[in-house]
Amino acid sequence: MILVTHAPLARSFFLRDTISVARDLLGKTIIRNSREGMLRARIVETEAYLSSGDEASHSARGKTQRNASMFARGGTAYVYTIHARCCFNVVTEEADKGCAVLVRAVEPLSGVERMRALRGLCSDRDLTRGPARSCEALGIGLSWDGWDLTSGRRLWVCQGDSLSAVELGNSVRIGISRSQELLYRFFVKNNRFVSGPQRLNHV
DNA sequence: ACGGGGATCGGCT
DNA sequence: GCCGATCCCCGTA
Repeated sequence: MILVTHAPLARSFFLRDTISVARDLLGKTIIRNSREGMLRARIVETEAYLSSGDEASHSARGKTQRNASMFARGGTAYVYTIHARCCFNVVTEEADKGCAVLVRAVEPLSGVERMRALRGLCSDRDLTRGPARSCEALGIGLSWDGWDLTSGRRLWVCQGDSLSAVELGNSVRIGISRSQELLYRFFVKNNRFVSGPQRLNHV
């Protein structure tokens, strides 16, 4: 039985503009439910990837087999591999636009022992500090590409605790070399799981 | 705490 | 072949 507080975010949340979704996902909870038990983690760092004019986005050169789910409607999971690792994205806006939010870091809430088993030997901080580490700790592999995150089963996103007491920061995206970078990265300030620099960058 | 370099492999030109 | 929305380890402070 799903508790009220674990109710999935509605489709309408993901259909909004990508920048707003990237910012508003901070503090939300990712839930991964399986026979092994429930894993819960709080989103503390995100990046927005837009459709038109964003050279750094996987969708910049159109639809391919790899990025196909990025062109699904908002609320769909987009999981891709890079450097032999997986990264988890939440698709935003209407279908065929090709925009998404990358989840760059989460803070473990429950099921920490299982996360440790999934990650292998590492420090507590490195359990979920970074997009691929977060993915591995939550048991999110390539097979989750295209999953409907509003279904409220197996893998979804729910409201989580209010973020009113914490401070938010933004900066340029990490690891992007091409194109003029804008402040498309959002993070919870002073959270130890945030993967990049905490200072604000200015363009 | 921070930075540099190597590992690694699937997708794309 | 090339290259990346990365990670990990090993230098320096």
